Amino acid sequence: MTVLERAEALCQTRGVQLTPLRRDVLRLVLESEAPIGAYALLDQLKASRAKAAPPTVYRALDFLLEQGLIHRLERLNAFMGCNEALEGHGAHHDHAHDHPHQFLICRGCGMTREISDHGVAEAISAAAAKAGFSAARATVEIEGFCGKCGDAPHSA
Amino acid sequence: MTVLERAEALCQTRGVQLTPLRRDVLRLVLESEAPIGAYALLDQLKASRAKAAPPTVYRALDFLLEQGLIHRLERLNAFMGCNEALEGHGAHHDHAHDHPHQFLICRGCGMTREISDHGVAEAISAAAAKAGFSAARATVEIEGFCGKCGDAPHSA
DNA sequence: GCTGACATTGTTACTTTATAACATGCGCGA
DNA sequence: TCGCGCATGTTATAAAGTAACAATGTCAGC
Repeated sequence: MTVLERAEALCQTRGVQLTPLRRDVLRLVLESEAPIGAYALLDQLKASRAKAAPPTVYRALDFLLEQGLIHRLERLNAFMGCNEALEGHGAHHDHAHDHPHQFLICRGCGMTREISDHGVAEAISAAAAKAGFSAARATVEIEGFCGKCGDAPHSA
Repeated sequence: MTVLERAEALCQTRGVQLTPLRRDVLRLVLESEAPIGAYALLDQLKASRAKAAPPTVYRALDFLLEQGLIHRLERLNAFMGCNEALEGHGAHHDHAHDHPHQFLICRGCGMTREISDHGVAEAISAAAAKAGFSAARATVEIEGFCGKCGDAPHSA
């Protein structure tokens, strides 16, 4: 079962439509190595759909975000696929909406990885509670160096 | 000692200039209840400096960010003062640059608060390390409801 | 005093990111 | 077949941020 098939199945379950346009946008996001910006997507989309305009891609992205199929990286103004929803680990397909997650963004190579760390989620809830605040969701974007780039940031 | 005086002192220590322009921008950021956007600042700045243009305010903001006097909220494209640097708690003035911090953003009233929770910082480092990643800094923006808005999000 | 280096601000124009508002097309049930 | 809801097309514009160069100011060293 491919990633796109999984997305298709998920949408059917939920009674929403993964239309060809949305599917194309999702595919382009997934094909990109690093997180990709809306206008870069738009450029690629124009290859197959000359009529594409900013709202075309933004509406598709909004849909995919709502369905939890992609995430937005706030620091980068860019998008990437959601592991949780698409890589199919475990049975928990259905709360792919809005699961706690964090991003690791490499300063060296730009590689960005989603993790889903329980400890971080707990620490955040606890810290919020301590401040009399009830946490609903959190944006966590961690910058640093990945294994490849980490030990020798500039070839040293 | 007022907050602005503290900022002044900090800049002198570091051998950088808190010019009138930068001081004005800092004051406006601090006066704002909620985080404030660059163009809202620009509008206010124009009251006293008719010549102000986007670069005017962005350059001042860049300076204040570098000095750790303000923070940027990625989700909001907005800025707010840095507690750690400006509220003068404890002797640790000098690493006001780049201290680990998190934001609590209220969905009800927009109030945003900075905290500096050790547990969160640790959990983040640990989670990154577990993924073979070395964390340098992290953007943590927690959405939810503050004490006032929390128990009764819409007056219920 | 002059001069050259550097930091700051002014000025114009532009890029990138995102949304508003209204029109069009399409499928499906009453 | 009418109308309704949803998706997309289309045009225009808003919001956020930056590039590039000019002008001004300050101050050290001659």
